[in-house]
Amino acid sequence: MVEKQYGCPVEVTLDVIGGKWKCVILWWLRRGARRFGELMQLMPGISQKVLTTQLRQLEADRLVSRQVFQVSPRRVEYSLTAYGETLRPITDLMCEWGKAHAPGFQFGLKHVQGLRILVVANDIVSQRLEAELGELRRADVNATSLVMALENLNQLQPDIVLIDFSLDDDFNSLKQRLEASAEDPQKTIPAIALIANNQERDRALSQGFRIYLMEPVEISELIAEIANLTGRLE
Amino acid sequence: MVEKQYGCPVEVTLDVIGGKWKCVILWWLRRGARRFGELMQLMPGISQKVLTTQLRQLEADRLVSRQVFQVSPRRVEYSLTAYGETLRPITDLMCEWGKAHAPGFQFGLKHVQGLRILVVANDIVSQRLEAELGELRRADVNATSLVMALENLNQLQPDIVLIDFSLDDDFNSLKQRLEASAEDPQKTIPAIALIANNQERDRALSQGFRIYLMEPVEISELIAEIANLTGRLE
DNA sequence: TCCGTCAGTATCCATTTGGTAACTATTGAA
DNA sequence: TTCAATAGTTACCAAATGGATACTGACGGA
Repeated sequence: MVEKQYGCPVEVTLDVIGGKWKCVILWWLRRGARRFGELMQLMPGISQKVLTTQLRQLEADRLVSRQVFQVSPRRVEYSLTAYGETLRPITDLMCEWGKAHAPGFQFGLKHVQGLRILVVANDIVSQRLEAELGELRRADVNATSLVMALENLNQLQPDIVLIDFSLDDDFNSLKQRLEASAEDPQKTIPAIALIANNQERDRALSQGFRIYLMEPVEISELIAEIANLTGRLE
Repeated sequence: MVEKQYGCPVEVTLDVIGGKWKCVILWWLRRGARRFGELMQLMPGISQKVLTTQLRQLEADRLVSRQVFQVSPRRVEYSLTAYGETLRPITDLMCEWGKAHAPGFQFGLKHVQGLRILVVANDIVSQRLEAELGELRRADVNATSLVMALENLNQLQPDIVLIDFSLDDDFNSLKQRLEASAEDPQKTIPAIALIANNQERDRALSQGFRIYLMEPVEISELIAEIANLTGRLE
């Protein structure tokens, strides 16, 4: 067994994160564990097979750990190991560079411009989202309470809904209305739950929300999720 | 023409540095221009064709510029553009990570351990090289003057020679002795010129030294060059 | 018992990428 | 005129990677 030799230190790193999707996976895992299906949604263009093999390689290199939950249906979560965390400065820098040099002067502009976004959140969160999505990136942001959201849903016709679970309303009824909004179940209005901790995450999951982001949300992550969910990438 | 869409900012960066060798090329260009043939030597394993295509892509992305010198034989130099420089933090971090996590506790140990290295340099440079290569990485370092080097060359039988051009000796005689040392011209004892400015570089080139490093040398770069030149990578 | 969901495997084929080796273009010197 | 050196290009083949589709296996609910 020959030990692999490298021509320079960069090759050592590349050996581990050189795959086409590996840095992207590490980036999406940066803020906490993600399920297999979540990653599939977050990375449009990747196939099941490729995602599997990339995750297996990251696991073999001990950058990512895989945890199986014996619930029904079975859930598998991937997260960064402590070793994987040591690569965060690199993925963070790559994210920064990408945002700074994205074609189109502001990252996400073309993804969300003109999009109708309904926000059900507390004041602070609402204000931030209105600034980041509405003012900076020209989305049509509508921040409101759960009650008002339910009342005006039909006439607002949002493309996507963001729900802040620090409000402890029961969003079940809203979720059902979103699902009922389309004959075709594929065309349900998508919703993202904003959660601050595991308890809120469990509430979101139990109310049928499968997509969530940890607060405080990082804006590029939010934009990427919105773009993926509304199909602005295809 | 459809504009390319990205799932997250990292993909933007990957689009530009994602190739198998691109980060390595950027790393080798970090400290100044390099000729095509130099890059070939510095990156064992890469083929002419692949190096050409990678360089062409980097050029197309305006990270690298190509400059042709109409001398004989023709010389082509590649260097980072100002835009390419903006990626330096990333390649630097990748280099750091690689050094820190290289298999084998110290980067370069297996490349230079036991190697006979002859150093012709001023005291400061000699001391640094003895510390970095000799003490830390167990090479057999011999620092000496040009005169002594010429006198003892046969009995020292170095694997490689490092020559500091801040000394303004004429190293032509030494170079000739190194070339004469082998029947097979392929097996000439390799030499690296250490240069501090373009004037020293021209002197090195005119005395027949085609491999050089800018002072202050970065130790990982030096080790990589030594390893490549002495064939410790094959 | 059957169905649906999630997280995969398995298989086959297409595309992309990489490697080898030979050939080319330009220049100046012998 | 020929040769050597540098920096390529071209043609052809092999290997790696990616994509489509179908199938599996575990679990709980209807």
